[in-house]
Amino acid sequence: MSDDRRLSVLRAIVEDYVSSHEPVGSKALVERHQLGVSPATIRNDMAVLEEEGYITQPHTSAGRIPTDKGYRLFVDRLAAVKPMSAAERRAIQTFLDGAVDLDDVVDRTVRLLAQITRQAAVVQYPSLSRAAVRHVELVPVGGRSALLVLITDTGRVEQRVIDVRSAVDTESLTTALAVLRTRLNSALAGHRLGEARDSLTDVVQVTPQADQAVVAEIVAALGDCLTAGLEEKVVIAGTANLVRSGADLSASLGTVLEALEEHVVLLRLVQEMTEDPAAGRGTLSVRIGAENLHLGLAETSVVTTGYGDGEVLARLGVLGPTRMDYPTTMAAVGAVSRYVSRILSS
Amino acid sequence: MSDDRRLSVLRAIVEDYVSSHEPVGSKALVERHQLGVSPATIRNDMAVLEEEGYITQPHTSAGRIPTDKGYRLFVDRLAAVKPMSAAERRAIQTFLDGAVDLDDVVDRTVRLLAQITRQAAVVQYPSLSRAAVRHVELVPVGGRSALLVLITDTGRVEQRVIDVRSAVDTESLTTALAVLRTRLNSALAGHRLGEARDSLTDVVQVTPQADQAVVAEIVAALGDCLTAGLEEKVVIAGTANLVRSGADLSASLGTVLEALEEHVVLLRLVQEMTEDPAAGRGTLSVRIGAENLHLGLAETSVVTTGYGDGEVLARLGVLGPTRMDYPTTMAAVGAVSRYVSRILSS
DNA sequence: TGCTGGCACTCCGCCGGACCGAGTGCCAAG
DNA sequence: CTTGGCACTCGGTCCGGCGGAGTGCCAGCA
Repeated sequence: MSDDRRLSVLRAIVEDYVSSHEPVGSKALVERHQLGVSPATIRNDMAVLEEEGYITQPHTSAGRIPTDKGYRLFVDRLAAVKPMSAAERRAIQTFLDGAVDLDDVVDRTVRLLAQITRQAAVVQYPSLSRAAVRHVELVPVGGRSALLVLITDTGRVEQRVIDVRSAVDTESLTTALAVLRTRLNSALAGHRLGEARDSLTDVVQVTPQADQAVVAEIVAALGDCLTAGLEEKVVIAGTANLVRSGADLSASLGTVLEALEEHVVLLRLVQEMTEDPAAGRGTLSVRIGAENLHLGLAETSVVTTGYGDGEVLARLGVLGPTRMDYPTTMAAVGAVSRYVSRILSS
Repeated sequence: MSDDRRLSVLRAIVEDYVSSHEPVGSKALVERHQLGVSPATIRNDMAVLEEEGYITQPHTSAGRIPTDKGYRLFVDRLAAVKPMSAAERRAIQTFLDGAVDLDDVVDRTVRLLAQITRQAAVVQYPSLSRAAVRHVELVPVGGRSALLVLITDTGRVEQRVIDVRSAVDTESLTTALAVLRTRLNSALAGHRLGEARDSLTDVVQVTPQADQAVVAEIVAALGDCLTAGLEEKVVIAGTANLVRSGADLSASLGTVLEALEEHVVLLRLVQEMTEDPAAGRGTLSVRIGAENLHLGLAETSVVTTGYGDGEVLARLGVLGPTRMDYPTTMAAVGAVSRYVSRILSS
């Protein structure tokens, strides 16, 4: 039996179904593809493919549509990467080059992804766990309050207002903060956020007894800030594309939108994909249909990849109906990821 | 002619249509409401109402549905405010009381609004134009770069990294920044952002010639930052509710989602509503259907009101199909606005 | 003058039947 | 293993008829 041809048939079915949104039959297949055999032969192949769970028919005597398993095989073994046109590459570049800061880069990226893939786009903010502390600033802001600002080398800034209860008055607090600022900076600068917490305890140790209460309070807040910094953030765009993408999702559209609004859900999803086998930089990770553990996303597929300056800082990708154009989508996600990474490196 | 009864009929039509989503006929009206007259009489009234443009029939020999004009009259003259139950009030309060900072307040508010109205919620960030500068901080962050942090008395923080090209070296920049910091703070603290720009020029004037270049650069960045601070921000939630809200919007759902994603559009809308007659604090402003100038929102209504600590800092509200339960929605928006304002005042 | 019951008319929505076409599965032959 | 042929299934669509909801109009009545 020609195993090769059966795979070709599967590929043809996926391609036709993706472009037509309609179950595809044996006759249509031989007409649109150079398979070199008759419809009857294709029918036999289709019967086997259905037996093995790669395709299914919505009802008797209808054409076949791919199952999640079928898409999976298609993505893993059959999809030819569809390179982007020069014009598209230029468009990506010029659009992203206009960005002025990190927020702007992320914002532009997510819009761009949504626009060129015509699907919903997701961009995770560069993770802070691998980012290093560049500077810590302590500013007295009247009364016994202080502003704590934490700057990372990825350009992200976390800030928090601390109400220092144990401070005696504004002047003493101001001087204490000044001392503490230099101390904290020398202790933390260059350290990664994940490790920085450990260095904090040392700072408290070497503090003279008198100031210990104040310092402890501030260090605690800084600890919180570091943890908060580790909290991931995502932005999304292009939800309207999900509506337009045909009636496929109409049933679950509500659930999908809910899932997208719950950033926690998205973050878990993205996190999981980071752990996919071979999901490093430059490698795309694809979740198809029910492979997404979240119930609301059982009819959607997610394509993501890592990006960052040199090492992977975070992930970006798109989300759409399982019936999506994988080759094009994957090419777009990959291309955008590369450009964003390049921008972040500079 | 009993003008009163005709208005009652309109009210009844709106109420029935909102709850049933189906055109309502004369017979159903007299059954469900104590109008004290026969269907035939109602029919005459309906004919007049249709003549005057308050209601319309989707097709001959169907019931009537309200037009935008009909809803407008209903909202302006017929809607009885539906007070919230004690349980609902408690729920609002406990949910909002858990917030820890401004971002959290806004986030919780928008989610809460979406949840209790079962529609899409919009919350504009407290406007900075009326906010006052509490503190300006300048931090050298290696090389010839500096971090500029602007803190307002509404608790919002803007920050920006400045690449000071005209600086000679790190040390001189550091000292220059220290001087400038105190100068800026005394010049700006307490001033409103809108006015603060004017004070900036003075600062440059009194600077010794040697540092003028550096100062000019930083002041320019600060100016940008003030302007950026004036840029409004909105957050939305509950878009999934739009899908569930029946098939009314299904046609324009895509356009609506697009409009919601374009924060610029939303901001313009909210801005316009601020200028509505009698749209002060405690006063609800309602835009019905085509009253929204944005084309994508022609089938939606928007209910907003101002909120803030004492004076109106920004607006919040919800967006849903024109066929929405105005009394309940308006009550919810009003209640949430009052609680948020109370929290911001403390 | 305004309300009411009656009546004819319109038109949407639903149901059932017939039909068409696409597609399948199977089989016998090449 | 492939192929053409053939019978079969079944969804989609196009009527035609029907029922019901609703309207507009009119004549009668308070």
